Amino acid sequence: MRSARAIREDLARCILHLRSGRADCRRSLARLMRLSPSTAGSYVEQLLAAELIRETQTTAAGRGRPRRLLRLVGTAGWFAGVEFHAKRIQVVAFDFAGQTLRSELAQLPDAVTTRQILNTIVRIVGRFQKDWTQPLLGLGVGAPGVVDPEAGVARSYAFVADWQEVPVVDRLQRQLGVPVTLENNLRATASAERWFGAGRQLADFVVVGARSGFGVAIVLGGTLWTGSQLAAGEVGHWPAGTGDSGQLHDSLSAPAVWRRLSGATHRQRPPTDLKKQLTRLADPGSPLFQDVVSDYAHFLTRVHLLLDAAAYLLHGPLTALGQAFCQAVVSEAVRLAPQFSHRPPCFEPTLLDDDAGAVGAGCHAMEAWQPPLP
Amino acid sequence: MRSARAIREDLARCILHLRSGRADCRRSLARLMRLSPSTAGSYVEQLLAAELIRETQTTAAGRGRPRRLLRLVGTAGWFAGVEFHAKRIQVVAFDFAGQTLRSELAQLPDAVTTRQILNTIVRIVGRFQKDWTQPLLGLGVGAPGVVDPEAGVARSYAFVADWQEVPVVDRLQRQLGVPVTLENNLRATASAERWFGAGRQLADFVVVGARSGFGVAIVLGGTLWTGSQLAAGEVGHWPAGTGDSGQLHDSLSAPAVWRRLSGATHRQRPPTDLKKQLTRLADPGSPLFQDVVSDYAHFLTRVHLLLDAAAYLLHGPLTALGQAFCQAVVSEAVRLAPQFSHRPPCFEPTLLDDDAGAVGAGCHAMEAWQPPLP
DNA sequence: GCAATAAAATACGATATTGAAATAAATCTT
DNA sequence: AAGATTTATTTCAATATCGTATTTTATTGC
Repeated sequence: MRSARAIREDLARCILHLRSGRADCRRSLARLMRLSPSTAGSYVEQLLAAELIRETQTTAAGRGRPRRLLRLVGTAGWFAGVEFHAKRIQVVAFDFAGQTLRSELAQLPDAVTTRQILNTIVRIVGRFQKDWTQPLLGLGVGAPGVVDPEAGVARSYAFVADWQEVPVVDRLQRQLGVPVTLENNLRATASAERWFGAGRQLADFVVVGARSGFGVAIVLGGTLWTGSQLAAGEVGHWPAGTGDSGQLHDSLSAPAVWRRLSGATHRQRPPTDLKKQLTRLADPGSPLFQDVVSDYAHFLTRVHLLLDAAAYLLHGPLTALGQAFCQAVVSEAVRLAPQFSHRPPCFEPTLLDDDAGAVGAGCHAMEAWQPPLP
Repeated sequence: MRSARAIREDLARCILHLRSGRADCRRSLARLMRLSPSTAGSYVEQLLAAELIRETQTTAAGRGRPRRLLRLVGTAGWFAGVEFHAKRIQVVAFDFAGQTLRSELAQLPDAVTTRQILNTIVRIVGRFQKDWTQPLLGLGVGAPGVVDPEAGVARSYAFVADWQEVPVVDRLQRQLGVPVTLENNLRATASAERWFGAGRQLADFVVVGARSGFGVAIVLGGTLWTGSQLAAGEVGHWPAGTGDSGQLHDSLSAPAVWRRLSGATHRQRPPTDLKKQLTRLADPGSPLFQDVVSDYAHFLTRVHLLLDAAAYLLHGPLTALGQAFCQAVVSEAVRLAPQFSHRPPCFEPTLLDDDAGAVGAGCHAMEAWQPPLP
């Protein structure tokens, strides 16, 4: 006999492999999970009986017996993902098969409190719940600042006054009655890339998040690296030069880049349509633009020499600067480290939307899901 | 039934857990490997029957029934580890229980060839083999330069002319008749730390290797990170400042630090007793020393902000500068990134000897070992 | 149209692992 | 000192997974 827990975990892994598309029939499932064909068959049978998957047509590709393709049943339920920062909150919903159902953006009031944030999450997700008959299978939260995913506690976030040691998972689990997962919002974004973006093909990549701050999220060998003190990727505090001349936050974050390109002073607030403004300001010829490129290249060079990841994916308003910006950065990086010329680092703007953080948070709920006990 | 392969892997894992000391009886083995007590018992029985482990006294510690302590049988065989660079070759041997048996250092001739290196390995290991009746269970090689562990091929190394695409594993396996593993030498050092050094308690740490070059090896979540192109940790090529002013190799490698502290010119060769010379030159008060500390602090700050590893272990001649150097670097890092003050990064000289690379290479052979089929 | 080939799925006996309960061997309590 | 408590190990029937062989279902070649 084998433990019911272990079998349940295996069934959940089957679902994840099928959802990712890496497996699509009994045989590929067996190969991927190192199971015998018979076991894979028996698992599929159980999942079919539970109506979590369905057999679609048998597609003949090549010679032998065609595969009996397996697909997740979208209507088996749905997952919710939430991401927020001090100003706004983003909620998304996608079904069991990974199809997006809905995406909603809500503004938060000035001087928002922890209580208000959690209540808003409950309210919006609750509204979604009312609109569907299918069950909510899990909620993922992507919170800014320092986050302890294992404990389910958000440790701190500077821009919401009382956001300290918030037991997000406990609280929301109790109110919504579904499993809740918690991650840092940038790391959640990395999970979105892994499931729905460029990360589908990549075992290791780095998300470069240039928003109001500057940070990265690291995925190595398919697993998200959070750091031994939950502080991995805090590169915004890197010293900018060799001296004590400031941090990368001050030169590479989205507002900072806007200021540098537009010539605005430190007092001026970045505009609300930052992306549009940046598109306008993108001029590969200008020395201001070249300066930004150079700083990004220094950063990319260092990170790539250290980690040697397969890709670096730019997120945030700076994606508006387009591929031209990323290519310029790569060229400059190759100049800084000539050994890259053989195979230049892959640095590209993300193909995901602005709700990537919320989607990624939902992905964590999806990864944590397990089939109901029989 | 379960596959014979899977069982063999499980038995090998049992051995690894017992050798590491993380498990020392049937029950702790079961807990660590997520097995039922009965299965752990049956595995132990098999290993006892194969005379790979032995039951020592039953030590009562605390309340209940005392554990029946299990120990590896040292005489079951031994592992060899080799590490080399252009000038010298280091060979170590340790027994099945992890006890060092022998360590040998041999100089290589000027303009050494690939052929000579491989022959020297075979000769020394062959000599070891003659001296013992116990069987050689595996050989691990730590090679400099770019190394492909999976393929068992060393790709390139600048300081041995014909060291290009060398099928090290194939070649040595054929000549010695035992399983051979291959890794980069600095990454091998990290494995030595994991098994015999500070890494025993740490799931993630970084080895900072300051020798003739400057590089790091990264262990995250207990696994060595080699990079998507086998080039992780090549931080010696980091630009030193914001401009195009040289690389870290030129300022942080052991010869470079010696030059900076001694005032020697670039033409002067570093002395052979570099360690002794550095000990003499270590003067925390001098501005030259402070300069080096500052450069190391900038490096440590950046890496720690990015990776948030639990420890950074200094290897190479610079360990002669002692704890004082490391503490000075940490202080300066805290000044650069004040948020570290809460919990400063742990940056310390290694406690391992100079043969750490060879030991680590042997560790890879040890990790790859599997019990003989019954 | 019919054998040959190839790949996927299924059937079935063999067995390794499991959970639950029993047993063992120590300390702690009263 | 006897029983309660605690932890480790062993026993044993139940069964989930495995390997091998077989069956199914397509394409390909002649």
